[in-house]
Amino acid sequence: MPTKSPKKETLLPQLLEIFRTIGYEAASLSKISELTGLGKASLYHHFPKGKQQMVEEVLVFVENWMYENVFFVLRSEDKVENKLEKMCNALHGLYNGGKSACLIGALTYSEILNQSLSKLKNTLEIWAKDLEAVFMEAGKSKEESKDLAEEILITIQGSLIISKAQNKKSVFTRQLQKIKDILN
Amino acid sequence: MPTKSPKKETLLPQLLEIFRTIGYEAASLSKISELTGLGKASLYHHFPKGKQQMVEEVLVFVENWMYENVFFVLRSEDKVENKLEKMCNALHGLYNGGKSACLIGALTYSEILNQSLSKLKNTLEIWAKDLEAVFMEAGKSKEESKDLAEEILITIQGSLIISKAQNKKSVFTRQLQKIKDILN
DNA sequence: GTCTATATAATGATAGAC
DNA sequence: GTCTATCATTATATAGAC
Repeated sequence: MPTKSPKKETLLPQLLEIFRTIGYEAASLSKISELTGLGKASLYHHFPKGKQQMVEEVLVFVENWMYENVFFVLRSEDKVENKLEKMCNALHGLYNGGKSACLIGALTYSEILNQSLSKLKNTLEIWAKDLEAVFMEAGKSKEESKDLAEEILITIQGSLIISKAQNKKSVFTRQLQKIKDILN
Repeated sequence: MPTKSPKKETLLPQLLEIFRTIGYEAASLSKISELTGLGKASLYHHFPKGKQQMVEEVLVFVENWMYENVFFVLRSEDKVENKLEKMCNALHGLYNGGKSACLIGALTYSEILNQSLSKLKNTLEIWAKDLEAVFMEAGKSKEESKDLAEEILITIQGSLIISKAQNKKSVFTRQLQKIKDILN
């Protein structure tokens, strides 16, 4: 893995916050410039291909975050009861306890989707597979494991939307708690 | 209720389809013009305040649809076991069996949200209340009814997103079936 | 009610100085 | 690596003919 510039290390989380809050199209370069404190030309220095490159690198950033904080945990040698709890705690941080939206959701309702769809699909599928493995490790059947995994992804995405639409963070945190309790 | 012009009757479903597919900001007037077959000036004739008015009228259109096809059913004198099934069948139509997205989701990840948030929140709350009443009618406790209602909204929103992101309509239809089965 | 033509502002993007 | 200045393009929106 190539060493990233220190600037990008701070830039990518900022861009993630922008894209998942107002979406891809509404995030104009002027707005990005204003919110990051960097001039447009500076942004193009870091991302020569413009917005498209920004969102693609943010997707990689999120993908890496998922590997380090979710997939790593789900694949660890930890006790199976702890895995879901640790995943939920990580997600609580990623989504600011339900305050921040999910990039997947933000991009799903966007034109950019077609171009980045394969990476998105891939991350979701890995997540589903890893969750499925956890449930099988816990003694569930293959079918039930697959089902539970899918339901968890649905619940996370759905509760983030309802949470945001109703402006109630508790909707998200309550669902996280339910996920933690599945194996207890 | 004032009589709508016949033109708008065909225009609003088209606009709904556009907004929920590519989102609010990506739906430029040129694109709307192209997809509806109407010139920009004609669009401004029907919606003098432009895109903002379009999305607001689409929201009313969807709200009315929900009253006629979902809230009406949930409040009817029908047998309680049939209500969820009829709701799911209606939603299957609204979302083209998982192919089409949800306007709520599309607008939640958009800048326009702040202005239309109250109407959106309101519709979601009515939906939740009506569902809650159905479950209480079926003999569930107040607490469990509230919980089930919230879970249904979450599942619908979440499965639509996962369905679209993974390009698998079956994800949505499977969740609809589960909702139908709750009271069986 | 629809159109063509146009005004005006904002967009993504680049050149070149520092 | 950042900036100011600027470009072509596209955006929203309007005027006025039919």
